Amino acid sequence: MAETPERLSARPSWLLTQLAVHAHRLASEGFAEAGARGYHYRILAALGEFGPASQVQLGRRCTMDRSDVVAAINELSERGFVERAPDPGDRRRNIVSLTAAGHQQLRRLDEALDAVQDQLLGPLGAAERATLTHLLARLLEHHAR
Amino acid sequence: MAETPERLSARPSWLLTQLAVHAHRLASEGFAEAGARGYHYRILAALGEFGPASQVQLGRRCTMDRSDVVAAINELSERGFVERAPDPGDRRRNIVSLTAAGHQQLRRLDEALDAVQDQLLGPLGAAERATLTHLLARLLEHHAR
DNA sequence: CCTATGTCAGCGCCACTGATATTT
DNA sequence: CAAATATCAGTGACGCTGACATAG
Repeated sequence: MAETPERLSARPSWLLTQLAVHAHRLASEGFAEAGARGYHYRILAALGEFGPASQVQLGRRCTMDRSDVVAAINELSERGFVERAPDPGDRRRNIVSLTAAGHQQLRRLDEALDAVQDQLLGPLGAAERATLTHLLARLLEHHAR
Repeated sequence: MAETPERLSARPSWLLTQLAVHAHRLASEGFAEAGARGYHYRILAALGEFGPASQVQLGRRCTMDRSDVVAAINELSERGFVERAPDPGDRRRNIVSLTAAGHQQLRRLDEALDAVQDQLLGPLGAAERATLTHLLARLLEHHAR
């Protein structure tokens, strides 16, 4: 029935990527209702948590390439969720900040993600969820250097 | 330093997708040396494990869309790794099978993946790796219905 | 008639590269 | 001069949709 080759299904890397697909699909459904996608949420979350920032800073905080930050900011500012202002102290930089509508959008997307969490973790108990989260966090920290 | 917003970094879905990126990058490096990518490996692995199959079957086994199977098979057959023959019993179907070169390529990619495994699981001990794999497998099984 | 299979064209998202202009 | 920042154009991988012809 589930006839995935064992060469694949026994590998953590396979499990990881396949699960990431499900996670992405669940999140995308939530985001789509608000007309957003992952990149938008990352930017809004970083701005909401750390306040106004330059685009390079946002890229580092969101694990995004500079060029993708540009596009995401374009889209967010078109919809009035962020504002781009030149940095008077360093004219190479833009200072990106959340608008009121941006804060509201962030809250909406946060709720959408919360609603999805339970679906993603499905049958796992609280202790198992904590274990999984802890293991994943350790691995990610390791790979982020 | 690692200034990822907590809204993100505390979420299993974030950890999952970010780790999947690292897993994908590691695997891609291994595959690239053999001029292959993930889709090619999946097809070869399914053929190696279950023998010749139709393209729909391959799609189910590899979690791939039919149209993507078509493209992958095209590329694999151009390089002589698989052969496409009409099914005499059902002329809608093609029977796809591994060639000798295909078996060899599969072995190469398998070794590349094995070499990557340790890098991916990094600092985790054997017991932790087993726990992680088990939790991921349970989740994936749940989502695959 | 309806369904299954293979094929094709195209899209969206994410990650990345390379080049350029501007500023420091 | 070199380095950093923002921007733009383009590429590749993966997952998916819609349409079509052919065969069951």
